[in-house]
Amino acid sequence: MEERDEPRSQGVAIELESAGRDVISSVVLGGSTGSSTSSKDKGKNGRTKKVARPRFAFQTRSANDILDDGYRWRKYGQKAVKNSIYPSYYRCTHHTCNVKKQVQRLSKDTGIVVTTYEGVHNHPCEKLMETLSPLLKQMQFLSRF
DNA sequence: CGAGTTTGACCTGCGC
DNA sequence: GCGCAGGTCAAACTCG
Repeated sequence: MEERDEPRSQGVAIELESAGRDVISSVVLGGSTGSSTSSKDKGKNGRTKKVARPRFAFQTRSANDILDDGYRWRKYGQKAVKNSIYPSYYRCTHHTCNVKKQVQRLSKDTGIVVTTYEGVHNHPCEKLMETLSPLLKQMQFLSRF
């Protein structure tokens, strides 16, 4: 997987429409802010590639860990870390998409889920398109007038 | 039968 | 240099 020029969205505050679930706060972590772009490349079989990708995290209050953002996620790991929380690691199931996300609960408040996205999707969200296409058609129809 | 989850092992970075 | 902690892989398992 080669790294393409991704739109760097560092320093941009993300505002989410809290449709159904309430987003408490959203934080953008400067993933590609120079420091992490240090060429500490591994010579070992291309694993753990240090690729500068935008990272952003936000907290949501939700009963389920996986917030349905329209993309399909496949879990690839869960590891016990300190603070006695068990963050889960997810990947986008699209072949061309190497977006990762880390989901962890707050040890203080287990009702709050911290979701950290790493990378941006380079493919359209199928569920979103599914939802939007009739709307788009309607808009195109209306725009004729 | 295929897609997704679980889980333990393995690898790497970093602090001491 | 060593040990620990975090992150990833991959085989086995489960569910639709």
